[in-house]
Amino acid sequence: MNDEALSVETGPAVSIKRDILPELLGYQLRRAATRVYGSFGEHLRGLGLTQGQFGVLVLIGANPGLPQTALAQAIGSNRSLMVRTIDRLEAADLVRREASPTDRRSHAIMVTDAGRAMIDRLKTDVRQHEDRVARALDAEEFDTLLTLLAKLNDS
Amino acid sequence: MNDEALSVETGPAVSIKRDILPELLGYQLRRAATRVYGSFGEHLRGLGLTQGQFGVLVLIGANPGLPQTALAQAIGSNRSLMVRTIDRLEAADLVRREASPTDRRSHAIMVTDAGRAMIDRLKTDVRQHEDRVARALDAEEFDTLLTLLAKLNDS
DNA sequence: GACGATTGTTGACCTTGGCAACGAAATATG
DNA sequence: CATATTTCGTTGCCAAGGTCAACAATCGTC
Repeated sequence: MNDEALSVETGPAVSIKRDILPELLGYQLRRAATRVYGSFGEHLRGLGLTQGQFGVLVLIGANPGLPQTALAQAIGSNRSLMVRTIDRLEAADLVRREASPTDRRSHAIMVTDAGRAMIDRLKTDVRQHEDRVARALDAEEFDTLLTLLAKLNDS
Repeated sequence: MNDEALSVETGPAVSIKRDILPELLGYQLRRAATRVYGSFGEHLRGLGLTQGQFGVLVLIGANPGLPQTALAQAIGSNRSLMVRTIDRLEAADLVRREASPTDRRSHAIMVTDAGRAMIDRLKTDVRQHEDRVARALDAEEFDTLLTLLAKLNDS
């Protein structure tokens, strides 16, 4: 579940015993992810995007011409989901499905000019947002956190 | 979006440029959360529970008698969502809605005996699971990670 | 050329989350 | 006291993610 981020009910904070939860890496991770992603997610919503679409868009921007299945693999998703995601990005005129020169079954996914502009804009936005979120940590702590997470993720 | 956890398409890993994504705290957090929660989530599914329900169940176990709104606040959710969560926990006979002695509008949420047993079991399971996940880090790193996350979350 | 595998796609179903509304009950205000 | 406002639980609607099964078109291989 998420935590004190979005749509928090109005009213004073309730003092509650959290039992083992705070000791759990999974719990703290999810809270942090919701917190960090939550506010940026609102920003994205204003632009008609979701976090998932943002991730896929960045991936396409950095790897133009890939087929949908490759994109799905890269984010640990599957073909069906990727169809819907690309559908939405295409409807927003951010990406295009082009014919693959080598395989007539597949599509080469490309960013449009609007997509490129959106990516550039969002890269700036997301960095600003990260800086704001990370204010609770000093630069060294932030670095350590990122390193440990990467180590955990890439193991 | 999540990452290389569940429902990964078959086939070899695709080497892909991830651009700024790996530098983003939000991205690494979400990957880690999906990874850590992912496998435990499967375990929970075998027991007919979701991660969210697990969190709420633990909270109720540690704070019996609270109204639904207080629980929702505690996890940063809202009343509507909590209704559905409690519905499911109640259908699984893990919690009960009792009449509040002080407010006839609200319910005092209590764990059943089965709920108590489930909590005890899951506490054991989740600790085992955390140990398994954390093998990529040594004890000190794990501690540092947890501390930094808590600092971030509670700021 | 035939056959099995792969690509994109669709459709069904479920869960989570956001939002708006509602009746019932509590609380505040006159 | 009477009325208005707020709060509690609930319901319904909608978007998005995720899972699964099917399908036609195409590819690769024997």
